[in-house]
Amino acid sequence: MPELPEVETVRRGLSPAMTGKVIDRLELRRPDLRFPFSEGLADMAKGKRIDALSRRSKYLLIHLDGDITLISHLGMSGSYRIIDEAAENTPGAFHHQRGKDETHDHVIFHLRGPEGRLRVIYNDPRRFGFLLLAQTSQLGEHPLIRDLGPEPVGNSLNAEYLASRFATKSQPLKSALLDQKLIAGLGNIYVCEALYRAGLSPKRQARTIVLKSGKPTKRLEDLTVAIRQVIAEAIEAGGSSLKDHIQTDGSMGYFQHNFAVYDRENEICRTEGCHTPIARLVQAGRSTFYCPRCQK
DNA sequence: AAGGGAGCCTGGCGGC
DNA sequence: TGCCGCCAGGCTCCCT
Repeated sequence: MPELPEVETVRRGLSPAMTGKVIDRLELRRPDLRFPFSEGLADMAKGKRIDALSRRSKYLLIHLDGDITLISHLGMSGSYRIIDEAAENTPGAFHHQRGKDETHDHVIFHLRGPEGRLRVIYNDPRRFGFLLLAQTSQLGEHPLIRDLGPEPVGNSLNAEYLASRFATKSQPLKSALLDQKLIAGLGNIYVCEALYRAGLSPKRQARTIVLKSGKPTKRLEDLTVAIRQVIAEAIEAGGSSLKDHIQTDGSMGYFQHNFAVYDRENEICRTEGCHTPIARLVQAGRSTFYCPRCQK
């Protein structure tokens, strides 16, 4: 599920329910996910108040009092859902999350607030996600955070920055944009979509789009705009719902209906008058979808 | 030393 | 219907 827009959607869904609540108990239902849970994680979280939820790249950051931040990564298949314990036994309560496979409920936040109790449950069949303990005051130096590139929707992403980072790269654009050290938060879907919007071939070497006589080329500007827009639009749409992923409130993100190329192999290009079938190729072990006619 | 490929896991889907 | 191989939104490690 989760590239930046999906994680941001999760954050927005969880924040109102979790902020200000106290963690009665952090239940870890197995010893590890991708990594073993941090030593003392459950004990450290117990009794702490949740001050805020933020996000950096694809990391969901749960800030607790006492200089503690829980770093949550959703891997490929992680999701959160909220169970309001008061509403749980009420006739006519939502049942949209029943049928979710509880086998893979690995972490349960038991929370308490003025309005009652709730559980926030982390489910992750493939267990590529993880949950780690960090010091809030040291987050910027954390090995997972330290080397990340700029957020795609922030002011720090601009054509000059991209040009400087691309200058020495012989990598294809597709691979370069997946590098989290270059731009934080892009994944396979939105890289494919951004390259389509910018009219750039995923196979083109990154160093071929650099500054020309000190100024960004149109290609570079187009790519910058495409990345910013596709991410902003996806966040606005509540992310993309693939497989069985649902948001924390049970609703679906709908950006997947706006995919121009991703997962559309052999379907017709959406560019007006193009009619070319979308092609698929494998780069660095990942599927790339693109229009061979529109993307050069 | 940058870049490609395998590996980590489970589940769903298409093909036979 | 059943089994098998392939594929999946991420990321790290190892090898070249």
